[in-house]
Amino acid sequence: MEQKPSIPKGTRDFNPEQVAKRNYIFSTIKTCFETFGFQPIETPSFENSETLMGKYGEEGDRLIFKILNSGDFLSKVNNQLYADKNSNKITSSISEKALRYDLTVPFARYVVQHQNEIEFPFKRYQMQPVWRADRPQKGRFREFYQCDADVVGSESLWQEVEFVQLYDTVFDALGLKGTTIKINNRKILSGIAEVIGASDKLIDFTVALDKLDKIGEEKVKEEMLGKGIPQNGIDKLQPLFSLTGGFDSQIESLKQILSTSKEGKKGIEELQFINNAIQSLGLKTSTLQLDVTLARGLNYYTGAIFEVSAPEGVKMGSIGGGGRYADLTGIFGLKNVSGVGISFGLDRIYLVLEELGLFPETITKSTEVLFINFGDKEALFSLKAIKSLREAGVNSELYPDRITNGKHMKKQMNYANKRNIPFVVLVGEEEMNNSLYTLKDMKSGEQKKVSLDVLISSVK
RNA sequence: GUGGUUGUAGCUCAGCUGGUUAGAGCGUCGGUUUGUGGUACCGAAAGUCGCCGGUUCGAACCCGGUCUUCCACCCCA
Repeated sequence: MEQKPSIPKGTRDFNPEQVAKRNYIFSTIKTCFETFGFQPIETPSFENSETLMGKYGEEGDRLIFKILNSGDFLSKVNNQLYADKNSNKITSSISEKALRYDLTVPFARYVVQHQNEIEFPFKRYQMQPVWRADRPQKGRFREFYQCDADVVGSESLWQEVEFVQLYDTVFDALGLKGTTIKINNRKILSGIAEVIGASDKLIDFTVALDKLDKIGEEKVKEEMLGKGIPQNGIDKLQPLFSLTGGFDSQIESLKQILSTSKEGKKGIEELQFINNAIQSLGLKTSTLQLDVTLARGLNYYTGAIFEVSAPEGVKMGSIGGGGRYADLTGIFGLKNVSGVGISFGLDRIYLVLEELGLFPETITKSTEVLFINFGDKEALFSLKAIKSLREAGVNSELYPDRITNGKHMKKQMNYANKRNIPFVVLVGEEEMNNSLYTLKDMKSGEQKKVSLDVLISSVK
């Protein structure tokens, strides 16, 4: 029975051109990572569930792809749980593995597990797919690649400074100008929550604040009130809503708001340190912007928080994110190892580069010379020439099927044409007898009979 | 998880209020051109109308379900 093939929701096939373009992004990022001193590691596509569960908040747990146990998985399920039909509780007994949700948590696991082999501070990068059981939409897939660079084992703020530079370097190398690197600090958010008497509602508070540019001041206040944040606290936020201007003037306003919060003041100090360094070092094409409403990845970040948005005019969610996590390895039993890292969203960067027409033309080139196949004798003769061409570093191939009854020449020429192969070589009986090759330039249509040496030098 | 949206030939899409053999362009294949591609002309093949069920004398069209696409919310790369 024939059935129409399909792939799961939120996944994609990539054709040769798309793969070439993706590889271009991969290799650009990889080169930048390595110039900054990062080394690659890889981790499995799936982890033990307990490694991942509970690290990304309640929402995150829901979006983790769980892998069903093999064998008779129902036999282990507690009868009571089964009768209750409680999906959450049953999940842990029928699924012990899950697809990785990001690269940061598996990395933390890796660090703890290999702590004795690692030389700290450890700078690693990782470019692998991650999976989320999300509903697809623009720039959002269920399988996508992240490119992460992290440093663990150092509390130095110079790392944050370097990561800002790394973002700038990568986007510059990709020709993507005008990205905004937004920065905030978890300590500032905690400080504000403390000042307004909502320390226990930090997450509700930041989630609401994060929506400021989307739903506006009034709606944000409504949401905060609805979450049980006291009115007099919200009133204290007033200077926050009117926070405008450059980095320095925003810092001044924050100093006023956070004058009574020790943690908040620490956050301000850190931001200032990073900003001062960046101002002094300069950025190529990106802009560093303080955004107090930035509240992403709250689950394990403790210091700086980064998010990168595409150049103005491109409608796309963030194309990168990251931050400082003081104790991510602590949950796996290794205390006092601070980490900081950033991530690039490959698939979204692809969409942005495509939309702005920033992919270089040269990256899709494949075969340079195609030999027409006139028959077995000619093919063997051609393959000798092809061998020399390949040794000279020229991508060459022989058309596999031979011309029969003098037909199919057209088909072979057409093949070269469709694949944008710039040169075609014809070797028939006449050429073989004279050890010559008819070289045709597909662009100009011109052709000439040449020796092997001339052939190689003409196409090189 | 919530709300909306989409699905007809390989691709992009027509198909009027349900009514014979479901169309076009592009592409594919063949020919004009048995050692020459891109252009032109001629011709051909190709569709379980996403899937399952229902209403009807009759369904691509109406109804229900399901999968898929895209979008917004939630959240996030």
